[in-house]
Amino acid sequence: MDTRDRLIESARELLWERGYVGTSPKAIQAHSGVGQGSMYHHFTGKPDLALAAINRSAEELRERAEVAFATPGTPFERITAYFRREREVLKGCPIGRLTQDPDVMADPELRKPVQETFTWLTGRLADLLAEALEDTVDAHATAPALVAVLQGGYVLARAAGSADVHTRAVDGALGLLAGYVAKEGN
Amino acid sequence: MDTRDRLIESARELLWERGYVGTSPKAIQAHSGVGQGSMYHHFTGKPDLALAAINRSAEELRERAEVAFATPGTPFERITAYFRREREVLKGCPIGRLTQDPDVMADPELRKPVQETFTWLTGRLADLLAEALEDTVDAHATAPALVAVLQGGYVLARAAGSADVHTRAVDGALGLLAGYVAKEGN
DNA sequence: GTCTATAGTGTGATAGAC
DNA sequence: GTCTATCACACTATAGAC
Repeated sequence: MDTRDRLIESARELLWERGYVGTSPKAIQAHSGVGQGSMYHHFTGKPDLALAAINRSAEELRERAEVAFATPGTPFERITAYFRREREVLKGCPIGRLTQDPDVMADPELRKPVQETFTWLTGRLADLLAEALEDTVDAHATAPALVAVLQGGYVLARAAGSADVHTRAVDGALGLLAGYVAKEGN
Repeated sequence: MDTRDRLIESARELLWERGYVGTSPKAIQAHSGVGQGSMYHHFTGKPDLALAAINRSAEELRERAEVAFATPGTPFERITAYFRREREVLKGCPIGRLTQDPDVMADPELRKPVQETFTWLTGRLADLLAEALEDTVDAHATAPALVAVLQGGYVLARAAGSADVHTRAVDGALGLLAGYVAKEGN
């Protein structure tokens, strides 16, 4: 891993743990072992490095989601696979947490990957739900509800200090969904 | 409103907008019009003032929830009233957002009101759900799922820059719930 | 109770040597 | 590419006068 990469990975880690406002260039340097001058050689400043880090995290989220969605089975089984996938619940969502960062939301460049990630994920899920539910219920409203369960589950888990609530929330959501799943042909 | 109160109200506002890490004592002083010395007379420091602000916000959240829950009607109607209640969606949840603040979660005193608020809300909702659903589905898992929809809805709305997604997520969740509501005796 | 002064540390970046 | 030096400003307080 070269210097540039180490900076991005450290930024990703710290952004995840402490957010944009809570992460200083100095902290990134200390975490990565890269010096001041070196960092400013590779990136114009904190926002530039953060953008690279956010983009990489967004890409990773998408890839991991696609892996779960590619599980063999019915659409409902593929949705379930995604929701039950392993997660670092207590650390929260590396993209979702940025939503609470005033400086990220205020900067269109930093905000864009966050916005696009959720638009993509919600759309992807809506398609699967449309297949799974076959008009028993509105996929266009159900998709954001499900994504919200995941994101809100992180909030509850962090508040409680335990991953259990996230699991329960997912169980609850899938439990509700189950009753609407088209019984045949999937 | 006296000086102490003005400080608490300003801290509440800024904590809501910028979080704990992103809010400086100086900013609170500027926002409230209270001087440096005055602030440190009334509070021992930033954590002390933040605690007062968080406690007040937590109390307010509870009171507002109880107002909605007290709506006349069936348990499902009371739950619906709570979920459809007016919200400053794009500002997010003043308590839920603290969950992403590393310094809040690291301080047991600051964290406690956050934890208790969600424990209370989830429990309250579980009781109403148990009445509304009458064992058609597990209220113990459904309650955190619903709270998560609310919290996650804020995340989606902020990411999208529009309150619509929050509304859709709530619609989706209530739509799923509707099919399980006990049809008589409520 | 409120004010001003002061202080030590951190932030985010620039400059220029190597 | 990487290093050290330096900078102007912000952060979070403390001290002591009024």
